[in-house]
Amino acid sequence: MKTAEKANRATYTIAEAARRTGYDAETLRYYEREGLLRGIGRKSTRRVYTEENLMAIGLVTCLKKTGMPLKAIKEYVSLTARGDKTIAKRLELMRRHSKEVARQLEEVTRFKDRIDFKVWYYETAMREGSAAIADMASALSRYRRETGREVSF
Amino acid sequence: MKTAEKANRATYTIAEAARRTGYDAETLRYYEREGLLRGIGRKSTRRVYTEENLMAIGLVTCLKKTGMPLKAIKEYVSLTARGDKTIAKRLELMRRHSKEVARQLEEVTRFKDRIDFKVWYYETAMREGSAAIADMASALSRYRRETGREVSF
DNA sequence: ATACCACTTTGAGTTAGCTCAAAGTCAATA
DNA sequence: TATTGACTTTGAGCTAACTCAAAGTGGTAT
Repeated sequence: MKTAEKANRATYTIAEAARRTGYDAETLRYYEREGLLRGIGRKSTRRVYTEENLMAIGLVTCLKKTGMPLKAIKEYVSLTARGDKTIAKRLELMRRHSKEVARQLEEVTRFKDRIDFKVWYYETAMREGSAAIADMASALSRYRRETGREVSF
Repeated sequence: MKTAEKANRATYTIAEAARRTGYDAETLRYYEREGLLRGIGRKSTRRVYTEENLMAIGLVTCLKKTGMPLKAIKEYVSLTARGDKTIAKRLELMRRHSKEVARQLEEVTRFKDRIDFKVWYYETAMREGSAAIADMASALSRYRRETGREVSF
């Protein structure tokens, strides 16, 4: 498929890649130095980013935003570079990470409940004066009654 | 209520407070120095932690784990110390933070979908060989068909 | 009473993840 | 052809959030 191939041959300077990915150009160079990005081509000395490179950057973003340290991302990337024989390891790694992210989502959800209780608490204090809900235990049970929501401490 | 009061008078050394909160004793001292914790008492020169202090530490944990920088937590804590006249500001702050956490939860959920696609991809590559699903576009539509899940890039 | 060890303070060091500076190179535009 | 300005490299600097070291103090177990 000549056209499909050609359609994918769009390339970008580091400034364009930076704009498209939301990173600073310095950060893209840094990621490459650190081994988080591989196979970035050059035109003379300058970096040339392909669509595939941008996808790879997107995956780095995904892993980073879900809390994976750059060091671990680097290990994953180097597994990828070692080809098909590392697929089992990559599967293992992604499964572990998925579980970790699930754990994290649950935790943050619980913490958000607590923050939303605080919001309710301050709203009520604004309306009724802070003396009216000074007792935490009864504030909590009133919150459950009025909002139907749970909070755990 | 003498009994209830007494039940709440349990106190802890920094080592006990550290164990109970999951922090290092050094970190608790650091948080106090930085203004994230106030009103920690002393017995002679040593820190004495009350149940209320532990609750305050729990709130710090909640804000920190939901991505609030220590600097912002410190501002919140200093609002609290300024009493009832800062309730409107605290409400504002908590509302903003709750929204930010909601945004974050959505984002991480989307990223998790992408990670779970990777898991499926590697599982399939293990079963069928990586050549069988090398084409991303068809891998994606097959994923949707087989799992009923969506992925966005 | 004495030894021990967790505690205190001040101040320096560490790690992750960028971010900037300086000096030089190359491609596009006037 | 000269200028502009985005690019290159190496290497230093920065911020957040701890973490440790050194020297000294005080509460508790033997």
